[in-house]
Amino acid sequence: MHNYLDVVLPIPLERFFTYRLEPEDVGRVQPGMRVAVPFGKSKIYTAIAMEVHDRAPQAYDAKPIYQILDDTPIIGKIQLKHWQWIGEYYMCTLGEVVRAALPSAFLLESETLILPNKEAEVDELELKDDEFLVYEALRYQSALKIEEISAIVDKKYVIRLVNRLVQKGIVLQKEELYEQYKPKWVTFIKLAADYQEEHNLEELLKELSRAPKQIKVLLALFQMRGRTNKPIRLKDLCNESGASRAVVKALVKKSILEEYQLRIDRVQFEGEVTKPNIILNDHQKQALGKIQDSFQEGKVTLLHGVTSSGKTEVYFKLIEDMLAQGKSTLYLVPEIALTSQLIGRLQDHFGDKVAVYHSKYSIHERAEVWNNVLAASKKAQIVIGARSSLFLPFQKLGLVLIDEEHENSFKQFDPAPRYHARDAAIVLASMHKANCLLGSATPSIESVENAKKGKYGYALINHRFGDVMMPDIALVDIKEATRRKRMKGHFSETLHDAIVEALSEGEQIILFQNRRGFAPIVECTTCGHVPQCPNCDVSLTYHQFRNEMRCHYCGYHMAMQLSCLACGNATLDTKGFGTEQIEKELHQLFPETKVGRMDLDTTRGKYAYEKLITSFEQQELDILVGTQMVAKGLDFRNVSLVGILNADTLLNFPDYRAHERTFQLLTQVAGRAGRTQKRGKVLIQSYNPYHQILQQVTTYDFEKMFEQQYYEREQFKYPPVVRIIKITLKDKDFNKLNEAAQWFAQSLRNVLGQTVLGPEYPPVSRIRRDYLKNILVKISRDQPLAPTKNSIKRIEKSFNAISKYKSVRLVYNVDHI
DNA sequence: TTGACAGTCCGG
DNA sequence: CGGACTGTCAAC
Repeated sequence: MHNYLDVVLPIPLERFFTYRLEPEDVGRVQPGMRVAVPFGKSKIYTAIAMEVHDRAPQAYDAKPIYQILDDTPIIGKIQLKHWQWIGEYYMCTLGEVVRAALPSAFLLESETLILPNKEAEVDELELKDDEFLVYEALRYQSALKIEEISAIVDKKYVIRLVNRLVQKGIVLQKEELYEQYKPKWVTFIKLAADYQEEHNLEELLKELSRAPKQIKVLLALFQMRGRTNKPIRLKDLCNESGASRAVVKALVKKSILEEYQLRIDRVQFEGEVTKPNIILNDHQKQALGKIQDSFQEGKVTLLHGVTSSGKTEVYFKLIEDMLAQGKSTLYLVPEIALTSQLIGRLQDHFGDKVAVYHSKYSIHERAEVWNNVLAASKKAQIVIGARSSLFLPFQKLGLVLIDEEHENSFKQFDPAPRYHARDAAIVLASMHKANCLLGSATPSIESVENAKKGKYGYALINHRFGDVMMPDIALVDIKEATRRKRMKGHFSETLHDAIVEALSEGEQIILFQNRRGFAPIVECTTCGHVPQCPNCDVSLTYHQFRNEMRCHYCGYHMAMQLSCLACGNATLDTKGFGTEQIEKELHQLFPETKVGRMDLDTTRGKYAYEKLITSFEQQELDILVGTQMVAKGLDFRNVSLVGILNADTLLNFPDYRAHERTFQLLTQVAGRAGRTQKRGKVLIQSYNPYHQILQQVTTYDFEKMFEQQYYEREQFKYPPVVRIIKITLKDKDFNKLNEAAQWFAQSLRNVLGQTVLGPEYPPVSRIRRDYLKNILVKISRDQPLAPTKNSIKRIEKSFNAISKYKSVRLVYNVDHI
């Protein structure tokens, strides 16, 4: 009898856990279904069933499962295989992948509730102060959560207190399992069957002559029925008639109207297909042909199309092909929040076949998309989403599109799984035998290399749509301008004049500064003291808007000081500048002009970003200042000028990818200028205008950039020439960390030799009170990864056996960017 | 990840 | 010595 079940728990533990199936549950569980299981002393977790078998565990008694949560699997076979691949490749547990992959609404967890014991006879005088507080509280509330008790007695650790109360028989403990996802039901209204006929109606209206509000409701209902044959919502009927729910309910009571409930998706597309046809120009057609040919050969294909060359239309054609074959498409974008324009275009063309999946959606909305994809519903034939959408339960996946393929936000940093969505999506496509297209105006070095070696197919679109000219990019030497005192704040005369000109023509401007806040450093000019974050090794950034200093790593903040905290002199000055300061300077330089700012601080709400975009689109704003958000995929017709205030902050980033990234970012921002017939203008301010990367940006010389960067990667052994596994060690104790990192690196070197670098401090060597040290392991491309990973895992085991290093935490980052 | 238990630190 | 808190280990 197959009465044992191996499950994966959504926690960072490598092993499967074996549970017993009760006789009535045998045969009801399949791999990919969720089961609720008791784990540890009291908790109940959601686990994923992996295998049903009859091998009774030898060393322990298996506990029975608590509940089967699904009737059919919610995770497919290919999907599970893919998740296992992610766990192995990125060196994390399957449980961690599960936690990242499933919408949290599917991961029920139990919560301990404390209830009063009604039968207990309590001698209040016997109770200690904190015990009495809990006892008192339970006389007014039927149940308390652990955190609530924590708050009541104002203590962090209350488990012992609770145990004492349980032992005395004053309270009871209960584990409550919450189903977090509830389908949404909406009330609809229709006319009762008796009144469907005309003559009954006339009588009815007469009868109701003394209830004018009820008549109003009925008339509204008729009007609505005349407009549409869709079901009529109670809420809409109330709005339309101006009557309250009570009036409608009264009609229901008289059996004139009937109420009924329907299950409704929380996310619904209610617009219409407004752009059914796509017409490609010759360049696009050629690229499409090449892509299709290379798909025939079963190759991943790179579409390299300059900014506004119309890559999206090519994608749309490919999606249409898939729809015709009855297959679905996954459309991955780097940050979905930044793609409202794209989603709009998809819906204009494909209507309600488009499903959107990202982290700003509520857990319910995400659960619904999951169910629609699982059911291969028409509503989810095209899924557009950020990296987590590659975990969805695709049924007949035919095409994976990865737009802005070069973006490094595809790589997840924290927490595990630290996966690269582009690479994981390529693997996903191959497991599904689906086509895979990477698209970018500035492809990554590694993808271009793959194309050059013939591993990937390649298609190029070198012309902008409608043969609009590429913008004219010019460099401005601010070192020279500063020396000659030709600067107005952070604006060179050249940039200033260009802004004046664009404004006078009624055109819009985008300004780019890759740093938020007002100034990254506040310094006392008397003693040189710079306020630092107490938890991290960084100086605090001044945010003028909230008049405070903030740490961008841990969120620590304090009110802005009037005088220096070290010497007391009121001689504080700021160094460097961020978007906030540019915004302020613009107000001073151009008081009449309306300026908008787009950065992490102004786009926090669910629709804040959309609002900013819309008001810029409708030309309510003249100038948009922003961080790299303004570089991504925005499409504004009236922008003629793009200004980059300081390109050096990008170039000087301490990272082997800094140059590649600068080229990509600047080219992308530049592409925002001049999307219509008039040639756009781009001004890049820099202290170092002769830097080769800046020269390559101005001449659109992608080839040269690639060659030079590739040469450097070969020289210094960086990806894509080698693979990198970054191992980060963290500890609150500085000396212990150093010792442990030294030990770990030495052990690695003993096994792997000179391909081990470090340990070294990262640029920010302390974050949230933890000291950090990195070790890099470089693995040449022709060498398999598995043995190296196994060596690392073995060393980790011996490391964990050393008791003094127990508190040191290890983080693996495979293919670290 | 959670919870229990042992060990440590601190004030009285 | 008790309470608060940290370190360590096992979980099926």
